[in-house]
Amino acid sequence: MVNSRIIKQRESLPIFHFRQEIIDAIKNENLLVIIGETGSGKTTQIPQYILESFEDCRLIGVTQPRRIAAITVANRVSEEHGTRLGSEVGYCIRFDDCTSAKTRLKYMTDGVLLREATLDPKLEHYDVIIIDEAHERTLETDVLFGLLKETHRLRPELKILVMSATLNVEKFSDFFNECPIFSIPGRTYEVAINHHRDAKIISLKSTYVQRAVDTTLYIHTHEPPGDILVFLTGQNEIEKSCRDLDNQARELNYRRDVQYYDEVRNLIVFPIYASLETMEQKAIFEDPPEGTRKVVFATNIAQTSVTIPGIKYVIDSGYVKQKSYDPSTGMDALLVVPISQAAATQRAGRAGRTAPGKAFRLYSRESFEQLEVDTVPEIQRSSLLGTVLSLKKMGIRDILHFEFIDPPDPMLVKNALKQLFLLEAIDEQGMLTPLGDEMCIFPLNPFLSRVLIASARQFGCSREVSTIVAMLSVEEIFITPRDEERLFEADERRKVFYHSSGDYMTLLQVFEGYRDSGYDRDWCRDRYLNHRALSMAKNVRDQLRELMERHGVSIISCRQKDNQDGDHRKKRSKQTYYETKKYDFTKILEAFSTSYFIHLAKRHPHRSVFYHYASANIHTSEMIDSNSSLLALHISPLSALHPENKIVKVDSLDWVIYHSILYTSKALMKVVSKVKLEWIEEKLKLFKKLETVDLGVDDNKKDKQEKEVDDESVDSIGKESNYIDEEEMKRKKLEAIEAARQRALNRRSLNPDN
DNA sequence: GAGCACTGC
Repeated sequence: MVNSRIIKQRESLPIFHFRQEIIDAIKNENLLVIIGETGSGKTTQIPQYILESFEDCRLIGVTQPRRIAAITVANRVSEEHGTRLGSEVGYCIRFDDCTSAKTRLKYMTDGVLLREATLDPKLEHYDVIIIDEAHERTLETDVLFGLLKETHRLRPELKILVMSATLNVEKFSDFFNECPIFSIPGRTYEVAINHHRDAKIISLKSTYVQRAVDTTLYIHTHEPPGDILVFLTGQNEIEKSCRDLDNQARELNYRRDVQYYDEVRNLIVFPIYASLETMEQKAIFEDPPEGTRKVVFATNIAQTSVTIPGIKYVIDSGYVKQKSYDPSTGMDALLVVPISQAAATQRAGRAGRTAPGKAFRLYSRESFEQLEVDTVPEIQRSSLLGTVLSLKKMGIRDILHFEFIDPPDPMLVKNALKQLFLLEAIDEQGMLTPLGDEMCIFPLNPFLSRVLIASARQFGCSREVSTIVAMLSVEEIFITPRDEERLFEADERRKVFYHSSGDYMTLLQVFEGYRDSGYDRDWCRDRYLNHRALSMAKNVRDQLRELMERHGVSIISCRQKDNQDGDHRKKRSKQTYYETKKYDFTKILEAFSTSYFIHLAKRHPHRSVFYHYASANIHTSEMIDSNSSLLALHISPLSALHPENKIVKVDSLDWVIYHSILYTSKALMKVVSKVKLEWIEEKLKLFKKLETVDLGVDDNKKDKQEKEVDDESVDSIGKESNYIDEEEMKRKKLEAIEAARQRALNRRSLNPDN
């Protein structure tokens, strides 16, 4: 039963005063936007108001961008509602469906709802859909917006609520037929913003780390007690800042240097970023000891995902490390770029959660005003491969004209269609093929779905491939420590797992070692393996195998009948963990080649760099096809095939396939394997075919013209040798990335979407 | 040869 304490608490929330108005608004409107700042209680209360006053409402779905939020909110609400979690109020995230036939209020991640929509585009089970945290503009949220607008046409009685924290929500209202906006006051404190007097943000790029440390020290010596949160961009600079600040703070003479020395006599410094091994440690989330000031150097993780209590001062570098996909090269670039005004406001807000605070921006007010108003939404800087496949599965034919709230560059859509054609998921007219339909079974990147199906149907190795595919679906497996001694040790320990064919097999060997250890955390720690990632991989593998069984995708092993099964461990060399003739690993690599022929690369004749090999000139062994084929690709230092790891001779590397490329200061191929060209030659014909099909998009003509221009310009530079000077390419690449970014930004500012 | 922001099915 609900006790009076809970009732009191609920009634003390600012939102309670608007209860009846909110209920009336929802009664009257089927499309509604609700603004409510953090702490208003909108996420927990509004769904309950609906539950309490709409008795014939069957099911309310509330989406969250993050799993942890879905769980904690559902917990809280089921308690307030006086029912057991999973009965009337539940949650659903990947690997954990905590709902039942009784459930009327379901918190879930936006990814779960999107996946449900591929099975049931009209979302018939729901009477109310609430998209929460809409301002975060995740890829999934944006796709749901487009779908829900269509659903509203088909099922106008479905109630659709969009909840957001920012004030710039006219856009949401405009998109949903200019629906009403309901605003709820928040419960945050005043944050005084201090801009740097004159520092231009652009000139800050090389100095913000040093300035951030200096500013932290300034606050420590001149401002009253209160913890400090510093926004930087990545692991390296965060670790460096922690060291620098620690050293400088040690030099302080508190009585002489520190203005509030009666209350501030010490400093404690923490790093926080997602890949931090010790993130679960509590100290960072606890109040520091009496007289000690806590400083946290953080990535963007502290902007939305993680809340550190007690922060009174925020220092904002003005920069963020952001991923963006370039369809012309198929590469993800991970670059440090200035943040948006919206992000700066959000960062500052972190100082006012529990009391009034102060924000120090390392850039001037003028610079702030020149920042983009909003962050470019994820959908405009991601590969749309999986999204386009899902939309096709839902029966949406014309994806180029799908109603996105902020449409992605048509290049992104066309690029996805081309890749889906190469994967044989769509046909020449852009229609979903039976294979494409089957690929939608798996919650995987379409490249990997295709490989998994091929491994079952053609190559008889789906047991092993399901493991490798799971390993490829999780975060980085290998831990790289910061201090040199441990770094060396980690490098050594990793070598045990390396397989001479490359990293797909290496990943299999890592997982098997993990399995044989009994999924042991200490086993991982001793080998510098990320236990969190490996246990996630186990979950994914189990889920994939369940889906395979359910959908008649057979699970077959390519393990060879080895006579003395127990013996292979004795026979293993010092260098490798398992490498024996245990598996017919060429089958596995052939299976991967069914997708990754698209990522075929050839080595430079004399060096250990590679070039993407486009099919058009495969028979002339010319490297020139388009810009993308000329960028020098480097093997990741973590790869078994990296020359320094001495698993293979560089000369023996000829053709490789890579799983992905990340561009930071240069293009790095991650997860690389040796292949034989004969496995792939047949598939390369698809590239030729690609030039003659329109995939349901009738403007291939224009594309071809653009392509010819590219060819010419490249050809004139590269006549001498088939290779372009690497520095030159690097510069061109950076220009291209910057130009693409500018295009994305311009499109947004020219097109405010009225 | 020296790396990788953050999520999610």
